Amino acid sequence: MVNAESLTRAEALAADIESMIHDRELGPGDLIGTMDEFRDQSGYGRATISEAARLLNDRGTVEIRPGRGGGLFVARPNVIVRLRHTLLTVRKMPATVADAIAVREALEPLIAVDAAQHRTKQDISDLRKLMTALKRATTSTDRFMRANWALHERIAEITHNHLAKAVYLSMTRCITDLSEHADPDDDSRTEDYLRFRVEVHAELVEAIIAGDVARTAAAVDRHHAPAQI
Amino acid sequence: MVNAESLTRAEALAADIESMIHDRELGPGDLIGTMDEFRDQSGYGRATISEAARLLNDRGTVEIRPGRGGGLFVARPNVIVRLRHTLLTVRKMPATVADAIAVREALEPLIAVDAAQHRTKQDISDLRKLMTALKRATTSTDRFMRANWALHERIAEITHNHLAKAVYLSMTRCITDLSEHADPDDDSRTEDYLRFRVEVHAELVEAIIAGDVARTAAAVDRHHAPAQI
DNA sequence: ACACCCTAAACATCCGGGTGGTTATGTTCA
DNA sequence: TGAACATAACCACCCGGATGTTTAGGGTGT
Repeated sequence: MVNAESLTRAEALAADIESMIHDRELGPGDLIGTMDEFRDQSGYGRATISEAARLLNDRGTVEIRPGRGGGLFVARPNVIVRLRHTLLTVRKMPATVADAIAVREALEPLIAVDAAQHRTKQDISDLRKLMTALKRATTSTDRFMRANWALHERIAEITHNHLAKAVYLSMTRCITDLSEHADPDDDSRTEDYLRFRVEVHAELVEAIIAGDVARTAAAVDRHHAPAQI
Repeated sequence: MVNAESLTRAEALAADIESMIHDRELGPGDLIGTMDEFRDQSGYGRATISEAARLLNDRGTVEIRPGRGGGLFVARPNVIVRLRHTLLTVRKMPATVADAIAVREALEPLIAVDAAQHRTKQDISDLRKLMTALKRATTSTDRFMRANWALHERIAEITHNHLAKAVYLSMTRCITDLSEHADPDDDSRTEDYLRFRVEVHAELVEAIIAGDVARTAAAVDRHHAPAQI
């Protein structure tokens, strides 16, 4: 029982349970014990045991099953839960919008190519609608931006890579949320420029609809070359 | 007070507090109220209020400050916390290791190019050491893999994009954790193949050390072309 | 003025006692 | 036999009280 100082009882108990899993060489799906058992063994209160269980559940190491024969079981590993836990250790870092934009752009080819491979009839129909909306939105930078985000989000919805989708959508949400504050109408985006952006997106959407992977990749390249978004 | 059915009191209270923030048009850093105030207003117990506060804190919408003059404050948006929350909504999805590998590869160019731009003397020294270790590790697939992961993690340590680093490192951790189970010694990787991989990595590391962005990007391309890792 | 201590306000953690819901295992009756 | 019902073993959620810890602000002495 490791139990260092400056750890809450729940955290200590969680650590103990984790080492128990290791010591007893338990695999996914195996029963570790019931909460009442841990309560008797540790002498802690109900809430403390419950907190430890919650911690381990959040970490993705344990699965809690109610009902008779229930209890704490070793969870089968889940990539997303692990990612959540890992991000917890870096949440204090000062991430900027620029960082988010960089990550988003890095994921763009993956998202677009996946979309070209998996698009359904419904996807195609939706993309056409969003594309015509984008064409009509060249009157104002603000409208154009919103239509643009909507299009990109819809493209991201297509992919079967749920992990990539989650990260990508998080990035776009962050960027929109954080940049709507500082927006002193950058008038360098003329109507001509917006029309050019529309063409770039039109080609991207057509490539996705055609299901042409190489063409989609090329369109993404063109999409990124001149400016952001 | 929205308070739909099938919501716990803590969740309902959290929703109420969120709409309070919106209604009162509070900005980051503004005080929402103290837990005791919410306790008096809602009539709920301490644990319930505390749970609601924990929920909002996890979501990144609220910051909890102890001490006199403390209480619940509107948090300043943090990209990583948002990402955590978004991932919560997708945690049930059957994400696979393949998804994680795809995301990792998509981020690879960003990470490598950033490394080429920001590497310090210490970074260069470490990379050289890890590279010689990798050259010596061609005797066994297992040793090679570990040396390879160590090298890639060290490269990722260089970047100033904390967000990209966090996601990238999460991916590699997930991949290593999940693939160590199923590892029936793929002997298709001959020593010759490993030596080829070493060359690819050597070029990548040299490009980063040289600080040559174009060369680094090209090396990453070569790195991805033949197989994973 | 300035440094020091003291105190009140607020959260953090914990406890044990409830109530209710969920699930598997009987158990009974047609 | 088999389907409906009862029960026991679980967890989920809630409460209010108790005891720390942390923080800001005020007071006090040189």
